[in-house]
Amino acid sequence: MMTRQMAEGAARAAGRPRSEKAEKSIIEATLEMIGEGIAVSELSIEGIASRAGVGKTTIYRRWSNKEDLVVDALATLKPPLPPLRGDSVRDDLVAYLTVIKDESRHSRTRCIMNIAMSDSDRHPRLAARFDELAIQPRRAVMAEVLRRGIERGELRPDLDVEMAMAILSGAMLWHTKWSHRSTDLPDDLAERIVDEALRGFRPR
Amino acid sequence: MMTRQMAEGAARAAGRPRSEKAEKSIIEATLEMIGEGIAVSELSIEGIASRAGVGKTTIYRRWSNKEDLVVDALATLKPPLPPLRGDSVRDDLVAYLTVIKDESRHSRTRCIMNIAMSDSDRHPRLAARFDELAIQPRRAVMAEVLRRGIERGELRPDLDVEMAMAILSGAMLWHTKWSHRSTDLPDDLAERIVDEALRGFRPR
DNA sequence: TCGATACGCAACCGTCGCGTTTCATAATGT
DNA sequence: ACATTATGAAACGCGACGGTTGCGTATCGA
Repeated sequence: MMTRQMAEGAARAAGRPRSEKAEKSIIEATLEMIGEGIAVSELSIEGIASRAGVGKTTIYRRWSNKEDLVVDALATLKPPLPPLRGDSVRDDLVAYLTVIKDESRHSRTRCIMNIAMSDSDRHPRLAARFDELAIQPRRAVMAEVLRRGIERGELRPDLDVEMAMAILSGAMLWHTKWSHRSTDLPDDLAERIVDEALRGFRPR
Repeated sequence: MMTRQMAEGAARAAGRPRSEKAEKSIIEATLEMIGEGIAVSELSIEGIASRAGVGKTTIYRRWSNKEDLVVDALATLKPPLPPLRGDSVRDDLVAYLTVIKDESRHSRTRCIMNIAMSDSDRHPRLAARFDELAIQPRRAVMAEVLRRGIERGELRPDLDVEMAMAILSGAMLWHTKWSHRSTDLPDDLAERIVDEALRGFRPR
C-alpha cells in the first residue's frame, strides 16, 4: 500500500513496539468523525488525536498527512455484501437494493458516500480507494445477478446491463439523496423500484 | 428574505449609496470559488474579498456571516430550464436529460451539486434554498411532461410518476456521479436512458 | 459647502490547526 | 541493568482566518 510510514513488516525489533491499540483507536476515531459528517478538509489531526486519546506524535509517526490516514481508515471498511442466491432476479435485486436502502439510514454510510461523491475531485486517491473497495465489488455482484437473469430467460437477451444497473442503483440513489429531506423512505421502496424497472427489462 | 443587513428598501437615503458593482463582484467571486470545488466550510471571507477586489468591510457590511452570503449567492442562480414542447414524451425527456448531462460537464454545476448533496446536513438553510431554486422547478417540469404523456396515452395510466422521475433522473445522476471517472459521457446517453426506461413506462 | 455614508486598505487581536520538538515515562530486547 | 524505541502531554513557531477598527478618499443628498 505504501501509505504507511516504514516499519511495516521490516526487520527492526528493538525498543518498545508500537501500540496496536493506539492504531486502532486512531482509525476508529477517524471513521467516527467522518461518520458524523465532518468533511475531510475539516478533519483535524488534533481532533482525531484528542478523540482517540493519543498524542499527535503517535499519529505523525504512522501517517505523514491527513489524506494518508483517511485512505487507510477507509481501507478498513469491508462493506458486507448481501448474500444473494434467491430464486429469481427480482428477489436478488430487491434484497440488494434493500441493503443499500438500509445502509443509507446509518449516518456513517451516508457521510462516507458524501465524501466519495464530493471530495472525489479534490482527493483522487481517496476516491479511487473508495471506488475499489465499495463501488466495484457491488457493481460486479449486481452485474452478475442481471447476467444470470438473462441466461435464465427472465430478462431480455439484449438488455444493456450497464444501463440496467444505472437505472436500478440510480433510482435508489435518487431517493436516498433527495427525498431524504426529513421524511423516511418507504419500506417497500426496493420492491417498487425493482418492479417498475423490471417491467422494461423482461422479455416481451 | 432577511438575510441581508438592514438598509434594504427602507427609508434612509443619506450619504454615499452602496456600490452595486461591489455587490456583484462579491457574489460572483463566491460563485466562482464554489464552482472551483471549494466547499462552503473552506470558503474564507478574506479569500472572497481578495478575489472580488473589495475590502472585508464591504462584505461584512452586507452579510453578517458566510452562510448568509452563500445563500444569497445561490439565490442569484436561475438555472435555465429547457423549453420542452416536443411532439412526444420521448423527445421532451431526451431534451430534458440532455440538458442535465451537458450541465454536469461544467464544473460550476457539478460543484454546486456537490454542495447541495453533501453540505445539506450541515447547512439546512442552504440546502432548502437550493432545493427550492433548482430541484423543485425541475421536478415540476418533468412531472408535467410525464403527466401529459399519460393523458396522451403514450404512458401507462397507472404509471407511478414519482418513481418514473426517480428512475430517469437517477440513471443520469448515476452516470454523472460514478462514471465520471476520467471518461466522458456518451453523446447518446440521454436517448439510451429514456429508451430503456420508457420500455416499461408505455402501455402494454 | 457640509454632513453622512460607502469605499479599499492595512493593521489589529484572538483562535485554530499544522507539523515539530522536548520531556518524563513505559515497554521491549539483550 | 541497559540501550532502544514508543507513548501521551505540553509547548513551540508559523500561517490562515475571523471579525473589528481606523485611515484617507469617494460619492451621495441637502
